[in-house]
Amino acid sequence: MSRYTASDIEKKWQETWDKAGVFTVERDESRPKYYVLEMLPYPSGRIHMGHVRNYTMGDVIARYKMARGFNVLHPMGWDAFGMPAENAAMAVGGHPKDWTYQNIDDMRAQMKPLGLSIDWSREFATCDPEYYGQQQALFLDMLEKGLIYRKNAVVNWDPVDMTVLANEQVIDGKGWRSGAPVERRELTQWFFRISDFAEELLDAIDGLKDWPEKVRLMQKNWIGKSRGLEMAFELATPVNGFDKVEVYTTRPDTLMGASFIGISPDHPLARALEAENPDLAAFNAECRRMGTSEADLETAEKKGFDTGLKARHPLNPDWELPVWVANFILMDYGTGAIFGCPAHDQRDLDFARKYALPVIDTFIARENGKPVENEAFVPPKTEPVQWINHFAGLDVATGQEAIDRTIEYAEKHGWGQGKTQYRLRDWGLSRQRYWGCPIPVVHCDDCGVVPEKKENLPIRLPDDVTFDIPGNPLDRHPTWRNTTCPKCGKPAQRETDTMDTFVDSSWYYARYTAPHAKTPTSAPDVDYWMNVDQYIGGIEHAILHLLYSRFFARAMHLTGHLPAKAIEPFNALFTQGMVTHEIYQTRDEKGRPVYHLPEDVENGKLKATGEPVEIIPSAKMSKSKKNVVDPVNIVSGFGADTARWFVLSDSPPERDVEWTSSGAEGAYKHLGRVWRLAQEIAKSETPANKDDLPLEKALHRTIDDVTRGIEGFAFNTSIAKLYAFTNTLAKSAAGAAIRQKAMRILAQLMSPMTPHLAEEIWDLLGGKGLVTQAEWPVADPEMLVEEDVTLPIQVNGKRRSEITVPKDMPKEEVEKLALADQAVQKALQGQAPKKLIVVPGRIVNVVV
RNA sequence: GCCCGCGUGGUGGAAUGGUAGACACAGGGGACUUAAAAUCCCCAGGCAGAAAUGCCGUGCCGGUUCGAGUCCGGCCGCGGGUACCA
Repeated sequence: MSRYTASDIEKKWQETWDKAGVFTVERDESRPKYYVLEMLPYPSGRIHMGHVRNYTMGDVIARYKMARGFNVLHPMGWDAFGMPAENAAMAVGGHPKDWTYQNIDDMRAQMKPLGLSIDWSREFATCDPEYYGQQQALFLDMLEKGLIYRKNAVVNWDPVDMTVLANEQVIDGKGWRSGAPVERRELTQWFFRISDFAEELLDAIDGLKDWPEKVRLMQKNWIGKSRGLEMAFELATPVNGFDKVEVYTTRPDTLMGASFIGISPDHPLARALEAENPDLAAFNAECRRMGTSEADLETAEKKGFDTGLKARHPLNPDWELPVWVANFILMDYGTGAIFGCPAHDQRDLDFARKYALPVIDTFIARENGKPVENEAFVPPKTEPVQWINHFAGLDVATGQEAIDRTIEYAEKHGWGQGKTQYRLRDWGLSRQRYWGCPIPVVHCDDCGVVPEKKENLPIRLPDDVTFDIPGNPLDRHPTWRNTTCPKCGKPAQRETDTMDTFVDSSWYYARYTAPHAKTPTSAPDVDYWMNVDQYIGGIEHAILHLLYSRFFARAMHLTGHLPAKAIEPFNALFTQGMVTHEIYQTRDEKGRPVYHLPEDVENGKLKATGEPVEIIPSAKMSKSKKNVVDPVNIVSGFGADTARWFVLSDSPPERDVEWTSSGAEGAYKHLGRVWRLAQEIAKSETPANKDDLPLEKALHRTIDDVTRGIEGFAFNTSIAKLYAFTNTLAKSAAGAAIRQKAMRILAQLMSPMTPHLAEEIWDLLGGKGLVTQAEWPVADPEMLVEEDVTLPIQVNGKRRSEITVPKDMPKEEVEKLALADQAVQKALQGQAPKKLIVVPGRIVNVVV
């Protein structure tokens, strides 16, 4: 009997697949297609367990659909632009390009042994000029269509390094390298008009039936449609040409509870007042000395500055409200100004208590309603409340009714206008960095901003750049910027901003359908292959990447690069959970954290020095925190099938998993057992006998269960059923013929998960051709029928006994049998039951 | 802060509102072996009990229901996102 040696088996079958070209696909109008896509990886240099999990899941689907007769497209590529390559260049020298392509080579080499059913002929990296050149063409088409424009926007500015920082590079309000407090700085940047599509992107969510409900909800909330009131508060005394403050509110019903006007430090009025008021200028400057991220702004201590200005309440000219500058008001949302209603907004209440501003109740709870003290009263908008102060004469009404009435009232009396507002902002795509797709425009002194000519694409990144000083090397490159104006031919300068890497990943799925086309897409190929039938990726992309892709598909349709059917590019989405791991850290002499790889830590101490490490609870595996486990060790030690089997069996795919190294060995043992069983069964000569039928029934039950599991992304339960059937088959004394059939089908059912071992067993048992290309087995419905069922009997909802009855026994007879049961008799003590519930085929409950 | 999830034995987890803990991992016991490894068999939520069995038990508190891990309300803890990490 030969031992299970994964390395031999796996190499052999991978070569066989390659030679036969089984995963290389062509457009074939005569066959139905199926497009499986996993979110493309960032080439960090090493694959991690999250990758293995992601690609194995996709591979199971791809192989299963292949067995179901589909022409399956299953491509792979690299999301290759981005900050880490520049950081590496800064930290250890070298060029981002070399670092990136080396990482791609390394990762591909680690990925190939997994035996994924990928069509590698379609591979590309987003940093290939052939790819980003086509992206530049898309940019020009979208610019022409008015989908892209320029405006000012704020960035994080490191005043010491003189460079723009990403939010991730701002730690506690300071630049990560210089340690200097960051500032906000305004730059002119390029934007996609995604907010013009807010309503459509929102409506279309309802059509995404095969997306997880949580993702649809998150996207809805992100788009954030709200109906509110736009209105103005007149200033009691006009100042610097300002005679009013425009305010947008979603709770106009609380207008009688207004106690102050709050404006953003970036509000034009706040800026205008700075000139005469050095204290205010200092306050605003302090507010601006802070990162731009929403989380930072929202969690920062709420601070305000009284401008001394007064604004008149629109319903009572004698009622004057103080105008404050407040650090928690975003210039980006609404008008950058609010009225504060402390009684019905916790943040406003905290602010009011801090600065001794009035708190005015406008409504109270209908039962035991009390004035607000230190907790704002914010009931759901659908809950009726008792109004104590409403100009439109409301008594009892829900918040929503009051909002509607208020808007109506304001419009009728001409002091306000109902307005639908979205939280979604336009997508800023400019990045002040080198390692990204150059924005193909030219700045000309005479003609202004001029799009590059398409025949000049791709606008390539120059190779001769250095990263010894911070900032964008394109800005300081001696020659690259110099060009001629595409319009007038005079000397001009290239745009040095590059594109957000989210642009790269917003259309790669379309490019896979024709990766070498001379245009961004080719019509027959996108028509045939689009949409992606099953998209699989991390839940961390639930909003940005998926929303941008949905927008981009629409923009590509409007510019003629995608058919109308592809404006929602992903038919079905599955979001896998993350693989997490504890984080190990020590601190350097300055107290800054230093992270360590799990493989360098043993029993809470560094293997090398014995220094104890601080253990931080599990978080998403990330290179920067070094809490990554290398799957290569598992693959080289136990084989790809073991790694694949284990990663699928370990937990439900949508759930986060905390990685522990135990378990892989158990998977390996099991596969060895299956292999031994196959060999034993191959040699069996047992004649047919009475055990044949039970085995065959179990086989069909397993086909059904496993197939359902795969269809429903419940790979872990599919695998549990495969374990159970392996046990059944091993113990069965049935004849050789049926056991061999069962073994062959078991191999087939395992083949999406452990394709190499499955081929080996299939081959051993005389299966025709490759199991990879064999037709998926179908359960015989007659074999699934059970004659008897076991019903638990409950007394008052607690299980006390059980009875086994024929499946179709009438309810009355089941009742009789149940009442006759000893445990039931004992509980009844001669009394009649109060109630008797029989759920056919399920349960009996006796209420006494 | 806000939006979205998740929470079940020692561990990973299973369970269309219907027998909580399937299937595994780790563990314990046994068989085989000179011995070990490998393999095979058995046990295993907690408490009490020799056992039969009883009570408790799905983060916490409350509710709906004949029946709740599952539905509803409120908390606690953890994770993801928060627009320049990808």
